[in-house]
Amino acid sequence: MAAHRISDAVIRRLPGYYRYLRELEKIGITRISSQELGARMGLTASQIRQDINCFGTLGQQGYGYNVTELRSHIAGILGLGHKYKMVIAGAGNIGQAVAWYPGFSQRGFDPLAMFDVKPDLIGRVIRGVPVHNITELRPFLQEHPAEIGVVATPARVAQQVAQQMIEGGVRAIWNFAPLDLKVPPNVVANNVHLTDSLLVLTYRLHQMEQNEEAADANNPER
Amino acid sequence: MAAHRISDAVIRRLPGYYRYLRELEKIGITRISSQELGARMGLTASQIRQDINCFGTLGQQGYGYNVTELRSHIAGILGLGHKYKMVIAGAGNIGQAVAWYPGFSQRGFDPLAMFDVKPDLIGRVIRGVPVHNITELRPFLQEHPAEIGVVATPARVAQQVAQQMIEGGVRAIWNFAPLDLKVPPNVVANNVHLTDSLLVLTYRLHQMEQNEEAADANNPER
DNA sequence: TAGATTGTTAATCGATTAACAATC
DNA sequence: TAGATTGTTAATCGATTAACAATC
Repeated sequence: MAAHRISDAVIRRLPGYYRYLRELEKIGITRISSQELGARMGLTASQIRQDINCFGTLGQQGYGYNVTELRSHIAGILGLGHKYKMVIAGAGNIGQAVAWYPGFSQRGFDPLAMFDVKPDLIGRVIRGVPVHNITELRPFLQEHPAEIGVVATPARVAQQVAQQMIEGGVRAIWNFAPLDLKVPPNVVANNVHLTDSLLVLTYRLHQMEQNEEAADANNPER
Repeated sequence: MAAHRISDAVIRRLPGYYRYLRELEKIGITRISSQELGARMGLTASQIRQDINCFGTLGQQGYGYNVTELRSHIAGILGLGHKYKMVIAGAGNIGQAVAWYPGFSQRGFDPLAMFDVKPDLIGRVIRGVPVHNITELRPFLQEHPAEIGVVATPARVAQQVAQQMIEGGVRAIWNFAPLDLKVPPNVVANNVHLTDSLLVLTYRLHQMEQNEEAADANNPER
């Protein structure tokens, strides 16, 4: 009875729910209505109820939602609560940021090792995570299976590195190189494209400035 | 005659178009049909024609699109071709990654300075970008106006840092702290939420594994 | 000219919003 | 009980896809 597939639009909102609910817990709020949560998150109450109802009956009429219960249910849906072992290809800034991201280990993400080509990085231990030669990636995975592979290498080698991860048994790839990685159907990939978000920002900045100029032209100062 | 507003869905695809078109240029392809571009990007030909038509008549019947022309037009829409001065709050891994991102300067992004609280970072020059005390952020902006502010600080201080940027005249904020920054209507903000993309990945991984288990249960091995 | 491929309108699909009965 | 708020159905809105005449 595999309930109808959850739409992508909903899934992409889930981490936001998780984030806001944790925040509410932290400031000691124990119950919340769809109305109030919507106001905080910038969504409509209706949308929130629809979203949550994809996953069953989690609220209570006349009361609202229990914050902790809802947060923990969403955590389960997102696959948190598992332990995930990670390997990180590329020990540059992005790789290091991921290795060390605050709250990562707390949420079950366990970076086993980084891999790089730079001789001055290989052999070091950065924030508790050892850096190995990238040539060790494949053999390392043989010894130390990992579910998640982080690709934080130059674009040039990213596909090849991903390939090695997949051969080594990695099932999920979190990619920061600025290209869309190709993966087989039994592997999931998420391409982050940091620069894309910057370009959306410049687009909006640009628009805003043009609108202001237009407004000035219509309302000439004095 | 402000043509109808471009929808968010289209805008979020623009950086992808830009990225793929640059790639095509690089490998020497000079013309492309919506069919072929769609196949590469994983979109339908129809959608590509609809998207591009938001911005006027850029193709030619019976021929397709000129790659360079289309790329350069989209670059213009995205606000590239301008010079953008940036200040970066937080000189940790994310801050440094942004300061140094390959191709950034080439695309007109000019990081003026980073700001941090750590005494061992303040005063250093990292990849050509000086690190100042975060208390200097506001006065620095007085002397050196910047359009874009990057927030790569702990969540705890992010809103306050953004505030100082805005007071200093920053018009666009690229935020990496895991919360949604509040900005006035004459400022644009883009909240990246790196962790969210990881959670979407674990969601999909989790789903895939459950599907496989279900399949195994239906098709018991031997 | 014939073939290719766009620009654009119409049809479909899916996501969001509104409304309200159910119920805590 | 009365008030609040959900779960859920129906209505609306917007985005994607299909289709095809226009035209290079």
